[in-house]
Amino acid sequence: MPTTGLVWLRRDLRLADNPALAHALNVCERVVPVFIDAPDEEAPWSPGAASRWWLHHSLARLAANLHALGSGLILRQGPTLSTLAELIDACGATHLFWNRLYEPAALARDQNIERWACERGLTVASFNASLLHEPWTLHTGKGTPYKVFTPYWNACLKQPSPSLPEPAAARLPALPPSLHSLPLAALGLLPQIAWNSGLHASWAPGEAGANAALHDFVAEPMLQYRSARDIPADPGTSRLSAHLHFGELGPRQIWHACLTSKAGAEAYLRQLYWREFAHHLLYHFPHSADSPLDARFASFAWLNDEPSLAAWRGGRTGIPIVDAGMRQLRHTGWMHNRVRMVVASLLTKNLLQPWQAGARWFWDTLLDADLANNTLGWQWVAGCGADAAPFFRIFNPILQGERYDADGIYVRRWVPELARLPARWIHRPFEAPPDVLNAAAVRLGRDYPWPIVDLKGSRQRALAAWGDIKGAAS
DNA sequence: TGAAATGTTGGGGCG
DNA sequence: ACGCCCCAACATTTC
Repeated sequence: MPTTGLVWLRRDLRLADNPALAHALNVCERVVPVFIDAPDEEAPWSPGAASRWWLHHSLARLAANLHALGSGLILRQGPTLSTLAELIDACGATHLFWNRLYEPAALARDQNIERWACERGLTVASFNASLLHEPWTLHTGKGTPYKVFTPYWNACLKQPSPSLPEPAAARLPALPPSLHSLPLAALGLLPQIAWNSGLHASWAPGEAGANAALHDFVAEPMLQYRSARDIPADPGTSRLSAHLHFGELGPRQIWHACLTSKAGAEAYLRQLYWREFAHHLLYHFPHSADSPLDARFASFAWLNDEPSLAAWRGGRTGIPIVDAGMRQLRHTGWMHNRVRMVVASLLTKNLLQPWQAGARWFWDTLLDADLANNTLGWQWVAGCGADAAPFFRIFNPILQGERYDADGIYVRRWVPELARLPARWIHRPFEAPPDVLNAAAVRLGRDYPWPIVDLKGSRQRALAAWGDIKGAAS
């Protein structure tokens, strides 16, 4: 019987720079790549519909790539532990390898599986495929986790440089004939309703698509990243987030690709380190996905107003840059980061809705939904997280629109009923003269809503509420 | 990885 | 010609 190892794939859906796979190929004669769909095991943060759409296509690409190298991908549905046990029995595996995850539910599940596998006498090892620095390797001088980005970043830069990513193997051993895979369709990852028609036009899930996106970004947009990244109508960002979430690409590969091509790399890599910081925080503060890191916000009087939430989700707030962002999210499963901050600020500060409600909607609709990043982003905007925005920093969505979408290109693209308004009024149709509205065929309250909130008054309300918290005892 | 309120300055219209 | 006022434009402070 040849030495057989399972490589339990999760969110490391690539062949290059995959240390669990590489290690298995080193120590085993037969290597069995396995993916087990078990969304319940990630509850209460089971992947949403958009994320599962991406996963379907990423798995399809991965299976094809494995097949082309002489192997294949064994697909199963959970529960994970009994499924692994069955696979191990079926092929006589003695080794089990995986690349680590860092979310609280996955950590607990994986520890349980590691204990079980050790008790069974299997050789078990896990590896780092998705972070530049393991969360437990960095701490402040006092031995505590970092809670401020800049010192965290400085500490990262003092660490040894990320190792060079290993290329994919040229050839893989064949799968044992005793194993069969479920057909991909049996996992039921694709949505029942056909809202996903727009996704194919925008995205190419899979390792090849990820590397093409990285290559394209580094060749051109990265050179102007510092300024272009804030313009939502421009292709100035990397758009690698979903590829990164599913591990079609790892941060080591990005790090090396950026540094070998110099210009613009620093500003972009800083963003990559925000992702690292988010994982550091979620690892050390596992409750923060659901509860504010700043305990003073535990009793904050959020409004929980369903009509406000519905208008925000649906892109019907009457504030063009916000509605454009929310509709881009619905149609493409993605939103530009500048606009994510603006829509989150409106929801939490102006509408006083709980950041958790916004985080949940992003979780369900983003292709790149990632618990660490989502948690950091929402707590940052709401002012209750680590290194959060000062409470008095409240975005004015009109000014943000006029500053970063001066010509209204982004609004016109996603809010077509406003497309005929001149740039002067595109971000404030509610202040436009009647003849301007008539000429643009915009009837407020019919073709496009009046604003659901008074920005000036709600800003004052938020300042007062956050000011109270600031004075409260922690 | 703000915005608004408040303060200051300097050019130009105008009595 | 001179001083007064207005108000951009910019800087500083405050939330």
